[in-house]
Amino acid sequence: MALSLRIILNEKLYLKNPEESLLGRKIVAEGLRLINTLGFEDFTFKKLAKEIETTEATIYRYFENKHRLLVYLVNWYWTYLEYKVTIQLNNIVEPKEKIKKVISALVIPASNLFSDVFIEEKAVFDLVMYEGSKSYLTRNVKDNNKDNLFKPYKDLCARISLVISELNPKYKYPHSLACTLLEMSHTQKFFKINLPSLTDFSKDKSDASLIDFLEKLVFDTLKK
Amino acid sequence: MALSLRIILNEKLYLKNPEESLLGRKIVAEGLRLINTLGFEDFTFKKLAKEIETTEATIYRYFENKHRLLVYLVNWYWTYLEYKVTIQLNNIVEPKEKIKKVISALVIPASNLFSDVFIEEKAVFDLVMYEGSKSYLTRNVKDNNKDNLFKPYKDLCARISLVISELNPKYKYPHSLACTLLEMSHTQKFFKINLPSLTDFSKDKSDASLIDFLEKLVFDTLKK
DNA sequence: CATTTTTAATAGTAATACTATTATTTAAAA
DNA sequence: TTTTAAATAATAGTATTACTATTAAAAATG
Repeated sequence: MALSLRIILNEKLYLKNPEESLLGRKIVAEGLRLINTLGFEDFTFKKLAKEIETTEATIYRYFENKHRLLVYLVNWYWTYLEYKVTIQLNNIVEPKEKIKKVISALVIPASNLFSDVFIEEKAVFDLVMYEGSKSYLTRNVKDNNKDNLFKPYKDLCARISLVISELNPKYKYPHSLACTLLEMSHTQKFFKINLPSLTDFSKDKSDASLIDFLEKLVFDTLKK
Repeated sequence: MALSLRIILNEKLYLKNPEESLLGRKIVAEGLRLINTLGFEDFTFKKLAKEIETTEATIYRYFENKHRLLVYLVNWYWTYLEYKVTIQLNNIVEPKEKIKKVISALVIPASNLFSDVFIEEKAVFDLVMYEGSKSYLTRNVKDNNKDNLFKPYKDLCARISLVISELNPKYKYPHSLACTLLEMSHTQKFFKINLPSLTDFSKDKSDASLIDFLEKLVFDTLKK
């Protein structure tokens, strides 16, 4: 069975919905690829236009600027992740087991769960790891927040915090802990790859020790 | 008694040591101020030059580009923080007490501890909170790391991890935990100010609950 | 005092981040 | 089927950014 998924994002993210045209989908898919190869700072609409054989001005008709495209992609990931977590938690009753599922969903980018998605999970995972925090580390966070641009992240955080509260209803910081999990699953992975002395993980590909670290952190602080 | 402090930073950070001239110190001090008001993306050397009444080209003689200036300032902060932690840990024997001191040093930017420093702690703290991760979230992290550009951060992380290991020598992830403390002390504070639903802290100025959250996290996971 | 050496300003350039306007295609109404 | 309008994309710009090469002025040294 192939699962179908349609991710609907905040209309304020774009000027024209990129999902509704072939060109729009190309902008998003190739934009993701190009940001990942060049890094967000060196990425420009001009370079993207060349890549997909259109013009800069045309891309501006879809996205106000490259930051909006970044937020679009990052939001896509958080929305996707919340779907994924929801599916993974299906039929699981043990809160402890639920948290384990959440952590592995955060750390391991599964090969595409949904068949009809034109954005690759592995690629957006990398994007979020390298560029994700740049979506909110700006002087207009508050304005962007008023436009609900961070809703997918906040929703995911809230959902994880519910699982946390299930395990220990008296715990005072479920959101902060959920958020720590979200941030650290990316930060520590980034450090493992690029600045390994900031972690205690071996060089191999496996994420076992990162998962162990996060699980221990959560279970210990939630112990009654 | 006024404590004196001389922070010596990696020579690869600058083309000409800004500490050695009045103009250089102005570039650093005003640069910090201007990045904080404009945000790193909108900050330019031209704007800074206007502010301190010099030319863009002159600033380029001190720093290769604005990213190097950012790394310079961020490194200044980590080095300063390591000094601060060292002083705060003086004469303290209880590992648990040491960790408490570390956490409060991370979270609370003290009004300048050292009298002769031309950079304000509160301002660099804000800089690191808003722009800090942009110093390493680039495509040349690895090259920058080879040039030792992240040494102050790694040193601080290593030092905190030693305190962690003192409390529980068997704990397997002292660096990752130290790093989590460092990152979360800034991230959660940023969220408290800008995206409060990602935290569980009240709106007041006090950092008591953030400190409580972090202390609990560390002590619980280090419990034998 | 002459002369290096250091320091800073002038005057550029290629690229970036946009925008206004025009042209072309597609779709709907007459 | 034609006309008209609406949507879409390309052309051609501009102001700003991120630099650099060259020259001029000031300071340090012999």
